Amino acid sequence: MIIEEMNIEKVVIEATLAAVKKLYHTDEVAQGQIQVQKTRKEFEGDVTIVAFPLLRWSKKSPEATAEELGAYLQEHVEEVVNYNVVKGFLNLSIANRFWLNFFEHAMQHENYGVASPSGITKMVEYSSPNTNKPLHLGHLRNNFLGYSVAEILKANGHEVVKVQIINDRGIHICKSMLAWLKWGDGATPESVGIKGDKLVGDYYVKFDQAYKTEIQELVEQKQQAYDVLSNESDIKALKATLEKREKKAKKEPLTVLEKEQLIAVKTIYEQATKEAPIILEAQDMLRKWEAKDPEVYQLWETMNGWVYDGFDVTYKTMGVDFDKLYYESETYLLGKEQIDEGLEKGVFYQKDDGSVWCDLSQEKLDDKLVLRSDGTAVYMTQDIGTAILRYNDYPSIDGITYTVGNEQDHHFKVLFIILDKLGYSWAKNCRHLSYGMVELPEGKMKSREGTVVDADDLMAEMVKNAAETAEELGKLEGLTPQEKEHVYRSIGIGAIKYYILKVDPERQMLFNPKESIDFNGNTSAFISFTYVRTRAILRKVEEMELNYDVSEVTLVPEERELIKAIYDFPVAIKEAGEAYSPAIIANYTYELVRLYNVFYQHVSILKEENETIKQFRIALSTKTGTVIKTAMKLLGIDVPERM
RNA sequence: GGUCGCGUAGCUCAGCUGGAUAGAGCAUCUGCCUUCUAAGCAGACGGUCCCAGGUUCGAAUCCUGGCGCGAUCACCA
Repeated sequence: MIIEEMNIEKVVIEATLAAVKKLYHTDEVAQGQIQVQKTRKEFEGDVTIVAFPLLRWSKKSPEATAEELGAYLQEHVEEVVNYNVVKGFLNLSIANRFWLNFFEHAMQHENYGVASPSGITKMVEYSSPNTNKPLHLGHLRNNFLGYSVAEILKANGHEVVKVQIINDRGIHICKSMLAWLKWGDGATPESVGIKGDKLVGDYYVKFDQAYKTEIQELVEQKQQAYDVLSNESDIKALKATLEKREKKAKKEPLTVLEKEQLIAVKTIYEQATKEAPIILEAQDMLRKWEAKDPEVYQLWETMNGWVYDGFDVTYKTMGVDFDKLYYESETYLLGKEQIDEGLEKGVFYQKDDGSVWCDLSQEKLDDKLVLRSDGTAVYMTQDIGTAILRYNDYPSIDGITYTVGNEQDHHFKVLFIILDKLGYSWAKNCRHLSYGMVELPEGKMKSREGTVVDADDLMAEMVKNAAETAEELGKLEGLTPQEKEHVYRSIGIGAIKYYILKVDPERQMLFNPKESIDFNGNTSAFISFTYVRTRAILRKVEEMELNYDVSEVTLVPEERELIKAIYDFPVAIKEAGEAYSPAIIANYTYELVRLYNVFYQHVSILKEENETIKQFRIALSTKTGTVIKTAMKLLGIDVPERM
């Protein structure tokens, strides 16, 4: 609300508008044509007006125009106390009185920066894991992003419903189930003492290994049928070689032999992939599941239960939660109904083999499969059902935001088009919050190569690291072990959250373990440390009265800059909300904290002799701390009181 | 091949609704703890903003065309 009450940019724009109209006798000029920006720090002033766009009315040089406007503004606008002109830039100095009044306002609002209620409810989906393996680094980015965006939307005054869709059905979970039946020997998380999600993940890996072996055996049998392959001793190596050659085929065309071999190899691998007994078994299991075969169904419930228990632990460590969970097993049937309706409406068409498709030629996209020929649901089927179910559950929501990696950009583009074709007007309010892949210094994470960074392991590592550093510095003496543990956790988990969230979501990012545990520079620890400083000062002040007369305070540059940074907080919240980008909050917070440290280092607070100024500085320090805490909360990070 | 995204300092990233001399952190080097928490501050070093055109008073930012990297176009999810 302060942003509306005390907006210096708005005051300046309106006054400049009036000035142009009056000085140059025109009514043509519109508000959008007045360009106002923050004055760069190498120049004197707070707010800068760019004169160039106004020259068409002034018909004078940029300098002369700026000069005239400056004189006018100084005379007519109370807040403008001085100005200077550099080239075509008019730099205005805003009165200390304004900044101090603003600060007084901010002090009076506990929730400073948070917008008043908008009456709008938004839904944010994130996490949405498969139930066949544990969460990894990629899920961390997803969860941190989704949770933070939800918090940011709340700070923009919206109600938010946090949801996820749990992909609890499908061939992937059948694979784990089958492997467990074959080789599990009745193992449970309790009996072997590992987290449920990890146990189920292990059997998924076992399935995959067995599957690969079967494929290879089949391929070796099949190769005899092809003359061009029958003499190959290492068909796998040949496949790799040929695929590489294929990529370079533009530069060095394939030989006749290579071409023939390539076709043959592709054919036999494709066949083997489809014919391997174990995958046929898994597919059979999926059909049984859809038919609600009691044995299969019960095993499915048991193993999913293990996974959920494991996920709960991980979510708790991450510090994320959900208002409502959706399960694919409960939504895919609704999706199927929609396919039937869509067929009647002519939105979809059916091929001879029974599969159902959506014609997207108008959108210049390839047609999309929405139901398999055997009648089972695909990803798209259930997503259609889920979206509709959500709108049935929450009719008043204004759009669903899907936090999903950018490898699914196409999927969501198509999903929204299909929902629109089906006649759901809300489809246009849906948004895919797409984010780039997280890479490691050695490249992409590959489960095959064992380079997948497990979410639990990583978070534990970060907490451990925070503990070691804290121990070394020895500033936590006097705290109980529980209190210490709490501090370690908030620093460790905060570090990884901040490291991930400070990067623009759209960008692919590099996760460098060495750098992420660094506690200097643009990191969560640096920010937390600064908050701790503000708290340390407050702790030393017994019964802070904070009665100072604003009119007696004069501002030093460090204080001015700090107040200006606090002034920017609501703007950052607004921008982050519009862009769905926690990175904007992260970078804002870093800047605020940097300025506080400059202030802290150059200005004494508690040792200041003038009581009024001392009180004011304590207040400034406290308010900065509150803003830091609020901002970090928007990133899902809890700052510690001591560290 | 079509579509989408990205390309800024040695490294990781800001800046991108067009504005002044392109900013941080890490790394390297130099100062500052008898003074409110040095997980800090101050400074030095470091740039053809991928390339080429175009629009503009003004382009890292907008447009076109290249180049490079990634993703996607599955009866996988």
